[in-house]
Amino acid sequence: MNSRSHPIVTVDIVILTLKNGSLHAALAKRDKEPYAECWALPGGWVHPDEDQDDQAAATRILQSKVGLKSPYLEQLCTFASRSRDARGWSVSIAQYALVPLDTVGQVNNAQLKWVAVDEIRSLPFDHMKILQVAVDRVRSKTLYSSLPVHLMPATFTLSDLQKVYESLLQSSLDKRTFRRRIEELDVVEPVAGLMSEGGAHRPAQLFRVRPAMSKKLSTAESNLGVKA
Amino acid sequence: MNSRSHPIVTVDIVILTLKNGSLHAALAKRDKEPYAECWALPGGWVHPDEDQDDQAAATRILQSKVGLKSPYLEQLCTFASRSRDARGWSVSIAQYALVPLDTVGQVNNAQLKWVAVDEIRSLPFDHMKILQVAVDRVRSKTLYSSLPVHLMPATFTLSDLQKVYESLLQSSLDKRTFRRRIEELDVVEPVAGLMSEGGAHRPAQLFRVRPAMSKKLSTAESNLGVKA
DNA sequence: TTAATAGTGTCTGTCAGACACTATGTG
DNA sequence: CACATAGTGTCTGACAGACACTATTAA
Repeated sequence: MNSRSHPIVTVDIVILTLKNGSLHAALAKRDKEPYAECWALPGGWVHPDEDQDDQAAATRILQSKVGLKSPYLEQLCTFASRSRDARGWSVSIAQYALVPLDTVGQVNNAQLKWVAVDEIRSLPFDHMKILQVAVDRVRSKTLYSSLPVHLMPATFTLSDLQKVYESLLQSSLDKRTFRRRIEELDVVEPVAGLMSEGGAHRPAQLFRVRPAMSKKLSTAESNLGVKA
Repeated sequence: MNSRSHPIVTVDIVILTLKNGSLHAALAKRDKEPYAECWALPGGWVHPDEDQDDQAAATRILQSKVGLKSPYLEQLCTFASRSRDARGWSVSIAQYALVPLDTVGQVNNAQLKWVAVDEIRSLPFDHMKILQVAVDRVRSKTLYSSLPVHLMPATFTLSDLQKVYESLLQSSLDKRTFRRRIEELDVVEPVAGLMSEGGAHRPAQLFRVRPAMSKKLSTAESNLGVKA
């Protein structure tokens, strides 16, 4: 049994956040061949000695390459073929992570940059495809689930949350319907305290993700209030 | 770079069909250690020399181990960890296949058996978990998509199709609502010809899956007619 | 007061579920 | 004819979308 009979196994992570109202992905500068010095999805080999499972491998890579600790992380899809990597038959267990708005500021160095997903034109390997699947998945889940709460900072108003949904869906939502849904989903709870620093207007109730929900996901049976 | 740094990569397939109104999975008798002679999900190693990608590996295994040609096949999830296989760090790219009712008769030998999924109590490795995820996925997709058409024979009546949906959902559906949905999904088309051999009643229109849909999947925005 | 956003009350068109009714075959 | 299943017409309660109205702050 030589190593050629064992494919290469890697983990690639699509790290998403919302900056200036548009979805951004983290790209890392590759330090090795192939595609050395190119920007690509953060990823790396599975380390059988260190990693318990694929999620642990992703967590290690998030920590060491991007400096992120325990964001929302979920398996996306696995890309496995002979042709996706010139080095040979390879497997990429792709995952996606959602990062709160306020974490991004802390994550920035020469090896990492955030790029609006609509402006990414090409990436090494099949990373464009992986990115596309991740973005589609997140946008699709936004239609009927509470997934986007994982893009929010520790506390936020319902209007903030609605703006995030609207950015992801690229369409405006009805306030009344949106709030009905969020209440049904039962994933956020009010925090004692009000916001104010916005300016000359009524302050809004602050909310936070229910602690039990911070790693879970709530889904509704029907749409949010997408306007006609 | 020794082979220990490369995990084992396998493909496991949950092959599902509907027998006597209940969901059955195909189990294969293992011919090698570990768990030799035990019943498990059909699967095998990826063969880098033969297989183009994970789906090709699954197709090869379906053909050689089960004798099935090109059923509906979709990637399910990937199970990767140090502990799932005693031989070492391993990756299973799990897939699920849906097989029409009338194909099952042709698929039967000493190395293969069909077991109602509710009666499967234990399986080797983490195959119980894989089976569970597959069954949940199929039942969940049944709620809002045309996935179950891939369990149907070449031609069928709408009443037949409704019974399949009802079996999968384990609840009764309203005829009117069901037919409205199926029409909206636009995945089946009438075939010239009527059924009759049932007995003393009006014959029904026969339908078939639209050719373009035979490998695709149509999804609705709302539920089928699940009764209260 | 005005401006601006937060939050709620409520109308209406649409449609899922319900169910009755007609249609068409066999015996 | 009776009986069984196929297939359709149509009512109704629920609810998504729409939108107006009130609430509450700063300037």
